[in-house]
Amino acid sequence: MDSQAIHQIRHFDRFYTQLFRLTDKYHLHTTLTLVEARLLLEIGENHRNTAVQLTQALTIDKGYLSRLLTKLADRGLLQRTANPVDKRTKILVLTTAGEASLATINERADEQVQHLFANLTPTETQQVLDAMATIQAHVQTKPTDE
Amino acid sequence: MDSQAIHQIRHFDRFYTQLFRLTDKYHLHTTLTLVEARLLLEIGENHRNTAVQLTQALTIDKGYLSRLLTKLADRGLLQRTANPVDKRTKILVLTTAGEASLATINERADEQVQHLFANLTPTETQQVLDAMATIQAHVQTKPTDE
DNA sequence: GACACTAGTTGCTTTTGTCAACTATTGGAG
DNA sequence: CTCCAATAGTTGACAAAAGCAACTAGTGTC
Repeated sequence: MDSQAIHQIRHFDRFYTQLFRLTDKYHLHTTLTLVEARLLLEIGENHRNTAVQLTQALTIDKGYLSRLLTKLADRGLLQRTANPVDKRTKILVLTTAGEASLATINERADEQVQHLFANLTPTETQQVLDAMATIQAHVQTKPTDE
Repeated sequence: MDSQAIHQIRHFDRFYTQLFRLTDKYHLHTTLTLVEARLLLEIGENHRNTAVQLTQALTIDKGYLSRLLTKLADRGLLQRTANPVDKRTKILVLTTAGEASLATINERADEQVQHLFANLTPTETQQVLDAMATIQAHVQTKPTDE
């Protein structure tokens, strides 16, 4: 891989991260931070229902996570119930309020995406989608077995 | 734009950010944080030579920035000299040590990219590059004039 | 039944980032 | 030329985010 290619990729990366930092940073849901939103998503949609799974999925410290979860529980978005099978763990489930929050988060995220691509023609949009698919197809996420 | 498309885009976004978070986070340069690295890059390569320009480029608080810059200056990576033209501002220049740091940062980043795309054939690589170009061409970064 | 191991909590610390107040300077309006 | 609003940068105080290590309780294995 020549340095020209590398340069292009890094350029794209800067472009991309900046682009999405803008949308990312601001109010997906006024009261939730990014991590918190991410947690709701992982619990509610990706069915990670224990803390360990979450630390792995988001690679965050378990102490930090523990606090985040209590915060969410305090706000009534989340329930931690005992697990009869393994009493060390607790099963995480979104409350209906939590589901609702997650729903609005998703709405906002959708809106932002929509806004970002607002002035594209359908064909252009399709080209972008294809491009994204290409990238995903080629660059597979290996666990980077360092 | 239909919800299917939105869904695809958000999926790509999750994929992408996760992918690069992995490479990103770890040791670009053992002693510098991401922001600091980014600062060196902006100053050394993109020729932003005043603090204001940096706050705009990286959208970070000017107080925070000020401290970051003094830290870099203390480490001898950066020099802040008076600007005769506008005495309110200070001109930022990398020292040779700073240039050196920047160089190694770039090397590391290049390595990471290379590693990430290591097992692609030249044609596949080209496809990825084209895909990235397509995305950049279509999705322009507007200042999101909210 | 002893022991190494895992899940989660808690206290403590550091890092990161924000906000507001302040100084020095600039540039424009009258 | 003088006032004054605006700008660049610094500093203090503080809040939020994140990390580390020690601890408890439970698990599974030998």
